[in-house]
Amino acid sequence: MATSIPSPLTGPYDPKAVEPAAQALWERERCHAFDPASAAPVFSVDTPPPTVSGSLHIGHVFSYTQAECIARYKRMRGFNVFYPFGFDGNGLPTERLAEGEHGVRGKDMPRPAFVKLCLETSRKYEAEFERFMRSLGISADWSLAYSTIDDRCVRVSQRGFLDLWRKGEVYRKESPSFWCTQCGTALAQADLEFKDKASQFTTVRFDLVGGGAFEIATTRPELMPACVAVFLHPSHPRAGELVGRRALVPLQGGHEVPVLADEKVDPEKGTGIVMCCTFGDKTDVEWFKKHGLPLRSAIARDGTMTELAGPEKGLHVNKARRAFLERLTAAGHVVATKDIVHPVAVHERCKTDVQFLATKQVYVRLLDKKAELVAQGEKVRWFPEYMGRRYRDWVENLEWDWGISRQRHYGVPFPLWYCKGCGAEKLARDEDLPVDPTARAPHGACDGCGGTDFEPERDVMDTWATSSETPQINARWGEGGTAPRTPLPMTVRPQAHEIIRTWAFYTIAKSWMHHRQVPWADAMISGWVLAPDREKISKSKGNAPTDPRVLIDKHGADAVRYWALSAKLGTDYAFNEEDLASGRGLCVKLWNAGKLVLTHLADFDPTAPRAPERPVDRGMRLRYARAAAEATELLDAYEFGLAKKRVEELFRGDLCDLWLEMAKDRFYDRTPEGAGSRRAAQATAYEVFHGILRLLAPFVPHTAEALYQAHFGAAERTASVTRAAWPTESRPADDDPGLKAFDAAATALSAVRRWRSEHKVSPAKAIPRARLTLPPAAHAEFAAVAADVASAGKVVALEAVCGPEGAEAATIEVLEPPAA
RNA sequence: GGGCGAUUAGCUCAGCUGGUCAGAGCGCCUGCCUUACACGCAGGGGGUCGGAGGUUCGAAUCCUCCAUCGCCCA
Repeated sequence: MATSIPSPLTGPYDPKAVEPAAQALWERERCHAFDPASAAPVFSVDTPPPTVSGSLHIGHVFSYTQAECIARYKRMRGFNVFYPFGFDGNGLPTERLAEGEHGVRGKDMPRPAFVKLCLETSRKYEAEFERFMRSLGISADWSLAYSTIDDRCVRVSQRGFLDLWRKGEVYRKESPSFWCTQCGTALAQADLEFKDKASQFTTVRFDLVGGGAFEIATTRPELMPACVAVFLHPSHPRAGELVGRRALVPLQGGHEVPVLADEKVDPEKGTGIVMCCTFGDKTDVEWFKKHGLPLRSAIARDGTMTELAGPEKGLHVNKARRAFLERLTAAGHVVATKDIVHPVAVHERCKTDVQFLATKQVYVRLLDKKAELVAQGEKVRWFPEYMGRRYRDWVENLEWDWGISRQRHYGVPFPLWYCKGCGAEKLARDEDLPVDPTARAPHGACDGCGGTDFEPERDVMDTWATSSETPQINARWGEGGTAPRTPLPMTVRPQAHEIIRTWAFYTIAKSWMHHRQVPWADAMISGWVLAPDREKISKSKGNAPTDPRVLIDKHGADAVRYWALSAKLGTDYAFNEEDLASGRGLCVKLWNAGKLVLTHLADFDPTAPRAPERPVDRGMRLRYARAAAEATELLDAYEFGLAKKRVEELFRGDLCDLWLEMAKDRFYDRTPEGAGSRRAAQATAYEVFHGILRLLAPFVPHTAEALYQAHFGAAERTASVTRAAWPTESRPADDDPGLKAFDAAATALSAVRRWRSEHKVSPAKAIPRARLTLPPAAHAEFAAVAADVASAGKVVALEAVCGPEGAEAATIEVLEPPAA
């Protein structure tokens, strides 16, 4: 069947016609399919599953295109590319989306109904994402797609949990943990973000039992009902006098707490004496454990004050703070107040202040394996390299095990029940996965007491508990069946830098615990797209660039891709829509050059005996070979931006500006005497243009495909440029005579062009006679290219003399100017 | 306070294993409708490569300090 893909021979460049046709061709030919039967080495991409609750934005285009470019390159290099796509429809973000879209509250609905609603909402957005990614030319194998909430992913996620449980890496514990009062759930360290907030540093007088007083300073007076001790540094001037005595917590009805000494108190801060509440901060948690202090919970799970707070009971923390401060002031306990700005831990999703609450949660042990996890990070090749340090810093600074239980409705359930008789945990069997313990009973009786009455675990897992299993999902770890799968470790993880501490970290940690190996060999870390003012893009600021779907519609997918591929890894870029013009420019140029080349290849038979080539032909071929070799090295190092630049220089600078101009007359020469020269030009054009199309295919695949189809597909018996072999030319020696001749031609031609421009003479008018003065190096080669330069420069009689040693540019003397 | 990154033409950015590296795109100026391309071609102007020291025959490129911005972590 003839393809309907447009050709430059039939009309101008129109991305709206080219791009869908190219995408349809790839589809039809299954160009991006992973081949489970192939013996070729696998190149696998652990693609980031975008969260379906987020809007499609330019950042997606940026990072996905960069990874995709590498996949296309590897495919052409002969790798069996395993390139799945996933969607993250898991957890809290999806709950919020579904709630917002349908005007419901998950907690007011039966769980199954709410889960169904979440699923439907996810599907809708997944379809939209997939459509968009296809329109960008993302060459994923869509038959490998997954969603983090589908049965297969839930199975792998639960299997991962069971594996960690059996390995003793999971524990349940009642313990102070991070808590979001807005979302009503426990959080992990990685879910926190620090924001600078205005606050008041209040100095408060505490009276001592038996007389005397001292002062403490705090930003959280409302926690005073939870005060369980007062600390000062052992070297504090009043340590000898105060330590061991008991203090009266203000306005707490005579509640007494001990005064204790601890090295952790910062003598420089405030009064050098602090109160310890359960819990205000991390130090409180440490002291609580270290000094065996009692637990007094002043804040409830919903962020309101408990009965301990007396008159403030039921007030939300922030209101309670103001109210309590007023009472403190009225009672004469406030000594001083200072306005300060300090970093406050907030929930990264909703920006609510995070509290410490003592709750029972499920944890994965991380703190006991920091050294191993650092070592695993060192086994991964990070691109750019310094991103590995971001990983290491995070691991080394870990202070909490990973709390993976979330008090939410929607997410992957724990495959876990508790025996009502003896309280023992009961795990699901692997063959019963995926399992919702709230919907069914476990298999068999309690292993401890033989009881058959079970309470299901109602919490769900942190979404990262599933996301961190994407290599296992792709490898179909523990799954039977014959579906295509990739070996572990995978080849590359592409992702952005802000989720090194979450996605990359958890994935490395899980892989270590499950398999004692790294999840992937390489990590390519992309930067961010910033708003034009270099500000971080955020919905609240309303500074998001145009919807990428609109950008593709206006500029074409290849132009948008070109922009994304001009970047380098790890670096953030300000987005300016005008920058999309350069990609469009390249595609137009490629299209038009294709028109010229293909027109003159119509009668070319690549299998016919070669005619003797001219030095500029050889020079062109060698410049092509050199650029191809360099681009290959660059792409192997994930330097797509530099590789693209290199190929474009070859195409625009060498092929279009120089060689095609020099070869044009030969193409048009249909005389018998010119036949050999014409055939040589055709052979060069075929080789170089065919090569350039392949070199550009990872960057502007649609345009490259259209041009490939217009001639080379049939000639090379290859269905698509995406399946064509990557040029593997070896790099020529720098002093190859062909390269030197080409350099000489370039030097000479630029002198002619400069003269025309300076004298305002149209390139259409021939110069009857001119003499070039060339640098010695160019002069030495000039004879070999004189005719080509004369042809491109339209100089009828062109002679050259040797200039002085050291000159770099050529000069020209026009002995007989063109007639006016 | 610690770590990392950035600071190069009007704008967005390359170059940074030291010596044709002072570049690209856009914008600007001057020509040119030349039979692939006016979504173009040719030519040109424009930067003491954040600042100060240092290493070196030689530094945008290495070292030190400083300044500003950003990210991560306290």
